[in-house]
Amino acid sequence: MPELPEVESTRRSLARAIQGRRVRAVEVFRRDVVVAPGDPEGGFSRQRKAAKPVPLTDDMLLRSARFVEPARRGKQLALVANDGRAIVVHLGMTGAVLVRTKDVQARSPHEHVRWLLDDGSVMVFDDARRFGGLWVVPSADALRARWETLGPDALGITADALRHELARRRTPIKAALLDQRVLAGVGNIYADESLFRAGIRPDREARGLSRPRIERLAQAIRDVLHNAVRAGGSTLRDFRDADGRPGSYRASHAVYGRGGEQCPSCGARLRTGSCAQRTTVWCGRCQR
DNA sequence: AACACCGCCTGAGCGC
DNA sequence: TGCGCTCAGGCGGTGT
Repeated sequence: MPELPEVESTRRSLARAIQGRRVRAVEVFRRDVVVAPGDPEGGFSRQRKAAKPVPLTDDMLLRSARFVEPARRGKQLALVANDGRAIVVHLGMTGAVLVRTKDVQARSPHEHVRWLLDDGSVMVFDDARRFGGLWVVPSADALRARWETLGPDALGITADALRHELARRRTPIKAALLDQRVLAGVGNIYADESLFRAGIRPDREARGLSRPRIERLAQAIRDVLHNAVRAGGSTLRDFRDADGRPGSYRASHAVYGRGGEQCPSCGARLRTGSCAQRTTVWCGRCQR
C-alpha cells in the first residue's frame, strides 16, 4: 500500500533522523530481503528464494558510511551515503523504515535489517509480508541508471509529460497510471482518487483521452498527491513513517474503500469492480 | 510488442 | 475459542 505520499512521508521523517549520522554496525536477520550487485536481478520474492545469493558484506549495507538526505523517485526510496553509494528501499505492501532511540530496541518479528547509528539510534527495515526489499546500489551513476527506467515522478507530473506517456497506450487509463514505467508513484489508492477527481472513468482507453481531460488528470494527480503528502499519507493498517506515526489521509478518500457508499459529489451509489486486476471504485455518474 | 494473468506473503476479518 | 477460508496488493515472470 505505500505509494508516493507514504514513501515521501517516510523520506522526510527519515531525513530528520539520519542525515549526518554515521553507520556503526549493520545486522542482517534475513539475507533474502536484500539484493546485492551480482545477485540475479529482479529479485522479488520467488526469484529471491531460488537465487544463489552472493556473499553480503556489511560494507555493501553502508557500514561506516555517513548518510546524506534520502532521495525518492516514485515509490522508491534511496538511503544515500556521502560517497554516492546507496541502498534502494521498496516498501512493497507492508514495509517500513523506522528509527528508534536506543532505549527502545526490542526486535519485532518482521525486522529484517538494522543499522546502528553513531548517536545510539537504530534504523530498521521492517516488512511483514516481504513484498518489499533492499537493493545495494554501488554509485550515484548506478542509482541514476536504475531510476531512468521509471516514468516521470507523479508529484510533479505535467500535462505535456502525461500526454506524451499515454499517447500510444491502448490499456485502460487506470492500468497506465499504475504502470511505473509510465508514471512513477501512483498505486491503487491514488489512481482511484485521481480519476475520481478528474471525472474520468477508470476503463477509458489511455490514448483516447482528449487534451483537456489529460490536463485535468495531471492536475488531479498533483493535487491528490500533494494533499496526501501534507496529511502524512494514508494508513489503512500498517503504514508508519520513520517516527512510527500513521498518516491521516484515509479520512479524505473520496472513493477508495467506499464502494456502495454515496458519491461525495453527486450522491449516487459508488460502484465497485475490477480494472487492471485491482479492486476499483468509481462514480458512474461523475466519471465519464 | 503489448497485454493478461500468476504467485509471492501475512494478518485481519469473517462464518460456523 | 478456534479453525479454515478469503481478501488485500506491488511487482517481476510467464504465457498469449
